[in-house]
Amino acid sequence: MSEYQQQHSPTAYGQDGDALPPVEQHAQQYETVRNAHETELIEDYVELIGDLLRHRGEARAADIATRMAVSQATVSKMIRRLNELGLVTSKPYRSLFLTEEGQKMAEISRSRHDVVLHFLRALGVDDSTARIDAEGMEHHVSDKTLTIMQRFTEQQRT
Amino acid sequence: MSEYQQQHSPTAYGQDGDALPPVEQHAQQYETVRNAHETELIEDYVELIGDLLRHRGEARAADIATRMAVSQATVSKMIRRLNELGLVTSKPYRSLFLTEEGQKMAEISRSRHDVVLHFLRALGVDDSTARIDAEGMEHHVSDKTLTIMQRFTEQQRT
DNA sequence: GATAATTGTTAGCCATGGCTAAACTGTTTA
DNA sequence: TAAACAGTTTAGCCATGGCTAACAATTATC
Repeated sequence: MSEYQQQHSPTAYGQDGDALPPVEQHAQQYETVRNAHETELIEDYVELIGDLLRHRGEARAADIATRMAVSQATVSKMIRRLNELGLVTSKPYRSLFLTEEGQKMAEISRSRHDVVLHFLRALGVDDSTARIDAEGMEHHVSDKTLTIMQRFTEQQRT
Repeated sequence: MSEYQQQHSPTAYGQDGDALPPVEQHAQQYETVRNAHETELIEDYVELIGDLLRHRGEARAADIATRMAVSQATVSKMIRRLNELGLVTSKPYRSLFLTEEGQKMAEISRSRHDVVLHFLRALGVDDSTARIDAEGMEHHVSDKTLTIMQRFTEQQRT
């Protein structure tokens, strides 16, 4: 280990934005992000399927491919995974549907997405930028922060 | 194409948070996120190397492995990539250094990271949550939004 | 200076998430 | 009803980013 011993000076920490976080905390930050990445795509698919079902009544692989700007083959493969994960049910050549669990996930993702999106708009970000940023950010915002964002948005509204 | 024709009603859009975005816009959101993911890890490594150099005077592969909670083998492989990309220079068993370009990237990442982190704190998020969220969010916040965040943080400070 | 401990590299494995091309199914239409 | 077309699936490729295990080099310690 070539790093110096961490100094345990709790006061210095948090006031000096420049200091490196303690090793364990730093490691946890990166781990959290890596974990988020694993579920991120899954959630995006499930969320989109939920949205399509809600707005269109059906969710076809072709639509998902178009909306995600991805090949149909990729979608097909992904659907198999979602199936194995018990998130969607699919009969070949038919619309997809969400399982109980899939619906729950879609609901959570959607609401998280909405909170972030509305927050960004309340903050003064233009709609199209807010949409893009929200799509990327939503999976990395903790529940704590979400709550704060929601509060902020509501205050702004009054 | 099984989706209905998109209605072109600009007014409805942006008021109804429930509507699906137009196909092209929706596709662009996902594309932007995918692109961000490609550079994300690279930036994280470069940023961390920069931070280690600044705070410790040297950046060893072992430190990176510890701080990222990743195996040394993974770091070694990654460093080879960073080398090929012209972002770092490395002699075996010696500290890493950033190239011009690497320094530029580190600087940008760091400042983006700081803006997000300070913003979250200004918003009322506790330090440790803010750190975790910032790490995930930083790569998905557009310049426009960054500017707004920065302004917000400054206002809060007065 | 020999040996132990640390650090770094390499080889080779795996899962993920893209892709294209080709095959297959289902629907529409001539 | 047969052909054409749209939609879906499968096969097989690639890059990325993890991992472990084995080995190599450097540094520290006795």
